[in-house]
Amino acid sequence: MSSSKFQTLHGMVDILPGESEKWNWLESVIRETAREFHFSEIRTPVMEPTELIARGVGQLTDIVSKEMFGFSRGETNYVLRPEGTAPVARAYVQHRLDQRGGAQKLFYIGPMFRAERPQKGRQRQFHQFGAELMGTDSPLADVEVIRFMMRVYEKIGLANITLMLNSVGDPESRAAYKTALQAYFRPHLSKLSEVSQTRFEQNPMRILDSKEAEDQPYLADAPLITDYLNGHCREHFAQVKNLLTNEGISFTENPRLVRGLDYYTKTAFELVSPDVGSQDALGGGGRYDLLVEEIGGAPTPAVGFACGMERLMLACEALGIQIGGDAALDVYLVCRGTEAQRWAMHAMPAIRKTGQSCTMDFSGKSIKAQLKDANRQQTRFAVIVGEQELADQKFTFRDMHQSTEEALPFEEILSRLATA
RNA sequence: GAGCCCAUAGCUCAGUUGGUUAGAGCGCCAGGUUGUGGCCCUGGAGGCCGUGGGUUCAAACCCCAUUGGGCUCCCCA
Repeated sequence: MSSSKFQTLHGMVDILPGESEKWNWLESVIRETAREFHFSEIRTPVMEPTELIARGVGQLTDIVSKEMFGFSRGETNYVLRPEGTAPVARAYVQHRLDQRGGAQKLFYIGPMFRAERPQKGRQRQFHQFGAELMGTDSPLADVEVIRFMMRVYEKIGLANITLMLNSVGDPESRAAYKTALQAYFRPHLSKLSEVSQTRFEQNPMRILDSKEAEDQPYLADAPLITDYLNGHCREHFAQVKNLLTNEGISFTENPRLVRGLDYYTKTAFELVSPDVGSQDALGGGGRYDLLVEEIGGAPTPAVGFACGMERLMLACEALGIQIGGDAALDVYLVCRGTEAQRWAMHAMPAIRKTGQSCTMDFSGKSIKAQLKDANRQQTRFAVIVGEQELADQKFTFRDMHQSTEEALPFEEILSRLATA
């Protein structure tokens, strides 16, 4: 790392050649999967009104209370989106996607921003892909979305992942559960960690998620949400589990799984990998039947997921999974002299029309240096153009892998490239 | 927001108890082949030793601060 005057901002990274090929490949896998599932891409702005995120994600969440990048200009408060679901829900309402008929199946890929302390698998600008199935409360939708998420991982070759499943209930179930939790924790309140004490009133469910040592003794016997689900939620959860089992998707029930965003209702799930260290949550999601209404739309049940792409790549790395293709070059035009360069400049479009990638030397290096450059770029064919070739109108067509070459008219070179 | 570790060439790293012009491997450039890559040989470029201050006759090395990075906690993707 040189000490250049300007550097990437804290927690932000450049994706350089060599790395960008992997991203392109990963994105193509996601898009291909989306096509198979018939989900359409939606691209929303990276900035949203602060109020949308605050209301949608929840004022009390860590994301909203301390991790947002925002600024104001005039009367408007802008925030760099910290997640993708609230913006998609906003677009759904704003453009009346519900009027397009049937449930909407949407997916997105893009950068998200959270002002956290960076570490392995955690950046301030990171990338997520996700999908949302909006306009149905059917458990079928929950399973389809889970299956989409897992299909991407499967295609990539990540087998060693676990699906954690829970139901966080609806407001009615949660109110009952909250009361039960507070009743349970109240006698121990003074012995709980500071964080947990602050969560006691507003959001006691998050106490269950605590990693604080002093809380652990009280967590084991705490009441479970699944015991407080009302009939409707209980039935929904049962159906989701039943469908998953029928579809051969294994899962681990975790009654303590609580997601960090407030909008989730009923189904909550998370994908974890044992191969990526402490940042082991590769993706997660759930049902959010109240979000659309919360931000001003008509009541719209929906379910979705989001996956962290950096973590996905880390998991691949840890498992030795090679992703992405190489950036090999098909044809390199090696030129000697300005006359040859002009010829090459004119020849390249014809070569590219054969479907082969093609470039030339732009700086007038020696033939030796040009071939070295071609070699470095894993070039398949070099076409050497010099005085002799121009005079004869036969060009040296060199197979870089075989180390063989022959003198051919340009037309012949083109027809060979067309079938190469 | 809290803790621990780190910072020398493009990359990975040496650098003795503080002591002249700061090194290696890889990579890059050039030559060995006046027009032919990979292997080999030779040479070259490239460092304000992250930044600022301090201690000292003398600092890459010791001290302080600062910035950046890594890892962990919290939380999350």
